[in-house]
Amino acid sequence: MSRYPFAETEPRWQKYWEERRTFRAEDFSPRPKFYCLDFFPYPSGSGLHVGHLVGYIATDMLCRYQRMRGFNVLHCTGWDAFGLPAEQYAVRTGVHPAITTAQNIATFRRQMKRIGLSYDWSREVDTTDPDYYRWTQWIFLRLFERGLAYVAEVPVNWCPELGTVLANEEIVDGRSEVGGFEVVRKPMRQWVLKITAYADRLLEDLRLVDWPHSTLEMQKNWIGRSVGADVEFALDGVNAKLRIFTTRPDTLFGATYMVLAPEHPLVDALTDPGRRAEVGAYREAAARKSDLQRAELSKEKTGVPIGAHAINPVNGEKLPVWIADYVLMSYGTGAIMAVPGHDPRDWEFARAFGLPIREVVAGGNVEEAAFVDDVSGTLVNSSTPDRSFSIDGFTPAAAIPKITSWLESRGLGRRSVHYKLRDWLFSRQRYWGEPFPILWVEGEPRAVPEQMLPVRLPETENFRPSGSGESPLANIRGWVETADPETGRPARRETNTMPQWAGSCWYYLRFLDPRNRDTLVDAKLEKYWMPVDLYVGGAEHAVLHLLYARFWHKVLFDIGVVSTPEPFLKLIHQGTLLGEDGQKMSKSRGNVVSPDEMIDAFGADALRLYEMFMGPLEASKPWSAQGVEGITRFLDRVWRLFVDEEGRLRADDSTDAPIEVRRALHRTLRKVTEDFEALKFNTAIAQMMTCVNELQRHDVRSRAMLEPLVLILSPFAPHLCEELWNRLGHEETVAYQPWPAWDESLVAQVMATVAVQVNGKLRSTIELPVGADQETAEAAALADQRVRRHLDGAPIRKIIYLPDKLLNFVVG
RNA sequence: GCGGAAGUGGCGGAACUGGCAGACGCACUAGAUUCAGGUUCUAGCGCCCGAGAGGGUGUGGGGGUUCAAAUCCCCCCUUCCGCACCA
Repeated sequence: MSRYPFAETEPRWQKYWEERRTFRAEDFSPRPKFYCLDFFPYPSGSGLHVGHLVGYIATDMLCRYQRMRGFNVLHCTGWDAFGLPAEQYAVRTGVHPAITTAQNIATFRRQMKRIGLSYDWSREVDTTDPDYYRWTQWIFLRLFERGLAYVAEVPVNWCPELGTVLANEEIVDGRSEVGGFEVVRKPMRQWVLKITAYADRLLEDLRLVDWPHSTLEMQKNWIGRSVGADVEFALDGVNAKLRIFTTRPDTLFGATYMVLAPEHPLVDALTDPGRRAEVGAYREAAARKSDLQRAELSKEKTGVPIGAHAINPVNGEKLPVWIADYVLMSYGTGAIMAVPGHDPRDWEFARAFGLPIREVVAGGNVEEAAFVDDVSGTLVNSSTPDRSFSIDGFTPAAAIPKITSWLESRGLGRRSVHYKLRDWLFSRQRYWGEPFPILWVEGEPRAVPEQMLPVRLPETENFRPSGSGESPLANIRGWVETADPETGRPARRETNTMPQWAGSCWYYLRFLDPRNRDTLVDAKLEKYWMPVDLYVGGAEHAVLHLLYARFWHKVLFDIGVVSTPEPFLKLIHQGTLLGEDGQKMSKSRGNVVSPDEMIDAFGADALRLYEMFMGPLEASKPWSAQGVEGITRFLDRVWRLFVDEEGRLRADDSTDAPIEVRRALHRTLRKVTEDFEALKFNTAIAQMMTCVNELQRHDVRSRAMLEPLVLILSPFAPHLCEELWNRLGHEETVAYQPWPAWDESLVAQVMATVAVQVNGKLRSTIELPVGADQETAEAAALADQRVRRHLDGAPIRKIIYLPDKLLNFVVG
């Protein structure tokens, strides 16, 4: 039996596409544009595994389909190539990260070409290329100019033993992954980007995008906007005010104590001398705990009173002030009023330390649990002592604006909005990243003039940490020490580098105009191609990459570089591929499947088809080597429809075929088209299998039947279909052939199978002409022995008839 | 704990807007082809009873709505992902 000779055909067609530049995107084509983007690949040392390919194959199929539908498709890729692994490798082996990176990129590119991805390779970009990072630096300068990049002392993970700062992922159980040394929090001078200035817009504009529900929710939670009130509490005997944030100002009358974060700046001034030792010990213990430990130990509330008292502005009550690590310095104002009756955390704390619990919202039982329902409750015990103000009787929802404006009118507080989102720590103490275009002159940061960009990463042999916590760049004195180009005064270069997120924040723009030396992207090209119509990648980047990229995009929008408020219109996350054992693919489990071994054994088309046939794109699903074999059987069957045992073309020029076959083909044309629009590749493939089975059963050789099949299969199995298309006598690539239309009259059913039920149970099916009326259907059904037996002479109470679908007798 | 997604044969999965559950494929069984293995072709394949015809039962569990529920509603269980006391 002849089989599809993939080992010979596939490289041949790949070469053809490369030589003819088949997949070049055409700038300013009058055809409608379609910009389809994959998440930016990080070229790791281990190469691609089959799981990485799911998204790439899906977008490739869609792009091939769109080209046939007449779209001008932009589909390209590049390399997010800065990052830690190459640097760690350099430290171990002395091999320059640029060399490792170039090798990894070569592997990735080769593997991608081997599966027949239809990228426009002329647009390939690499974040480590100075011609690329020059524009990353350029964007940073725009942020710097606008006050969106600033310097702050931020604690980092400092490992004294290794003499370096560690990323979170380099720390295991509070110790360095390498060597297992102690890691401590140490404040260092860092660049921070003011993403919080865009919090509202990042939240609001989520309305403009078509993204998975879960991702939208994650972004909303990450931004974490909450509305409430800032309230000022006077302090007993101290000339200072304590500002707290609450989302429930309606419960102000229920406050029974106050809590500050242990790091709160007022703690020192407020602590009673007699309590100093205890307070100091608690603060020190809290400082020693990492964020993680603080969260883990959260089961049991801890805290100490500091001996000070605050005055409740609504009733003049004196409330004891505590410090406790369940209050975070980084959120709100770092201080709260505790209302144990109506907040579960305060309730637990009050119970643990015997503090009073007061009910101010009736409707629950505050002795048993905090009552938090802000819809059904009614305010009680909430009047000022002089009765001049009261919110008693209101629901919390109604009381909140009332008390907030009362506080505002008396200068005691005001409506306020706080976010969980924090500013973005943007510097790394590493070599293999973009240098900051910043000079330090007399202690002040100054922008490197634009015409001096890029600030190149200097050559070095020594990638070891400087030992001071600064990046290895600090060791390169000839680079660090320079002069201010404006004044000639001595200057020191910034030695931090940018994080890996930087280059991936804007790569989708560079693809539009990758070789432009004058600007990041030509405005006309940007207007033509943007926004990205479909963005596909893993859910692991649902928050950070997508939020950071949106932030940069909005800044670029504000300065007129881009014309759309959002970069990515539609987003899809492909599911993860698990190993054959159902576990996540990983080297250590030894269940990683490499595309190279699959292509060697089954061919690229089989791999592509199988990855899409496994199940819905978004679902995670386990790999099956036997499944790939099943797909090769299908491709071989297709091959044999066209080519006989001797390798000769079987197809003839006849146009007729049995009506069942014509129907099957046209139903398939419709189904595959519809499934493409919905990105349901698995069911599209199933339908093509059904169609091929039908063609084979009738031994169809008609060109009129076979050619449309080649066309619709070509996005899935492009090598096989190019080969068949060519053998059918066509000179040109199949890639731009018009997508075949289906004939509506052949898709329409003539006869319908109607299910006949008695009391909702299926008893028989009858074949009726489409649109048969109820009388006809009943007569046919009643003529059926199997139906009659179940009716058994019982009175028919009701008959439900759905034409062409179902007839249900309700009896008894 | 909160937020999200999901639970269908031995396995991956299919099922429009509530209307024949299990398309398509894998695995398996039987038969044909082949010297044989592989390939290919034909048929069968949820579970239970039955020689068969046929009957019963069945979409994580329990209730409900309906002529009719994988699909809608309520309660519960499990798995995966994200977040981690956000006042």
